[in-house]
Amino acid sequence: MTISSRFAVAVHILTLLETGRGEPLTSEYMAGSVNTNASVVRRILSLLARAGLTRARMGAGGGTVLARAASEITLRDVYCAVECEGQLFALHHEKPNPRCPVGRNIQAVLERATTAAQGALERELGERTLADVLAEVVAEGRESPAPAR
Amino acid sequence: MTISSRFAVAVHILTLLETGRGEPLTSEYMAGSVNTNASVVRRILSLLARAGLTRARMGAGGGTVLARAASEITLRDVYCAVECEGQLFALHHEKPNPRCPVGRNIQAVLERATTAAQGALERELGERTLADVLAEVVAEGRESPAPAR
DNA sequence: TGATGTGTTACCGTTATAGTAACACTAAGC
DNA sequence: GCTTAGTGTTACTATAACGGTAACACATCA
Repeated sequence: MTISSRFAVAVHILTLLETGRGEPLTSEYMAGSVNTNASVVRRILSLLARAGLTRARMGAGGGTVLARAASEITLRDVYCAVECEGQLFALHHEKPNPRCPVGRNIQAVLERATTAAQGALERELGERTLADVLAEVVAEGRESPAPAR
Repeated sequence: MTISSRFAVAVHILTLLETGRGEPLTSEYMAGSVNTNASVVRRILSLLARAGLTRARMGAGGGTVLARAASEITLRDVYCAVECEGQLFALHHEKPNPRCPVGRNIQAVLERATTAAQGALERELGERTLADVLAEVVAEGRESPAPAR
């Protein structure tokens, strides 16, 4: 299976906030860029706020801003904020047969292996910050500019 | 979301085959250790065979054997065999707004980042072979032996 | 020829997800 | 104070993936 698109949307949202340079952006506006519903954006913003990555101001003129500098937020932070479950790999649905030597011990071994793999993934995500992402977005924009209209 | 338990079951199955030392094991037998239905095992065996990791002999007295030495099969091979879709991370469901500078370019940037992360995960899985897994299972068994009955 | 076992298909219930709408609550500005 | 513009949260729906289950055609051995 795949990691939900929440991660992609979260990075998208945070990048937008970064371009906002401190002015709060509304979920409605961001939904326009992500091309989805404002509620979906707010649902993800709720996770990001809970993780301390964003801060919202309620009421008229309100919106959301980054809670820390973009260079201090890694993609790992984002990943952990929106894919909360902790374990990337599922083990067996039913406990394996304890009377089989393999069944009795395989899960402990699998747990070590999958934890290591997940750690490698998170380490890699930790190498990239939101600032890097925005820089790449800008660079990408220079190579393939807006379509003429 | 999480990676399906197919991976865990596949590693379990292959470890069983490894202990079989060349004699074919039946899906019924393996299902007993995994604690699931024989059809589930056969479904996964089908993926493993397609990836060239196992070979089956049909008919009475048949069953499945490893197609190569356990030391020549890494967890990455297993992962790629059963999680075929290729892309671990989902991107946006709907294409982002092309009239937004971020929306227009974020997917290319995300694709690079997620591909790197998935690569790190697969690299880590590639460090461990089925032979390692069996060795760890055996070692684990020495530390927590079978429950007295 | 019968027994055993694979490979595949179909179906079902469960779960996660994303989209959508609704509503209580909050804050700003006139 | 009232209105307007937002957030935060909940509920509902449709869709898709998954695992469990059963069934059946086909292959092979004795």
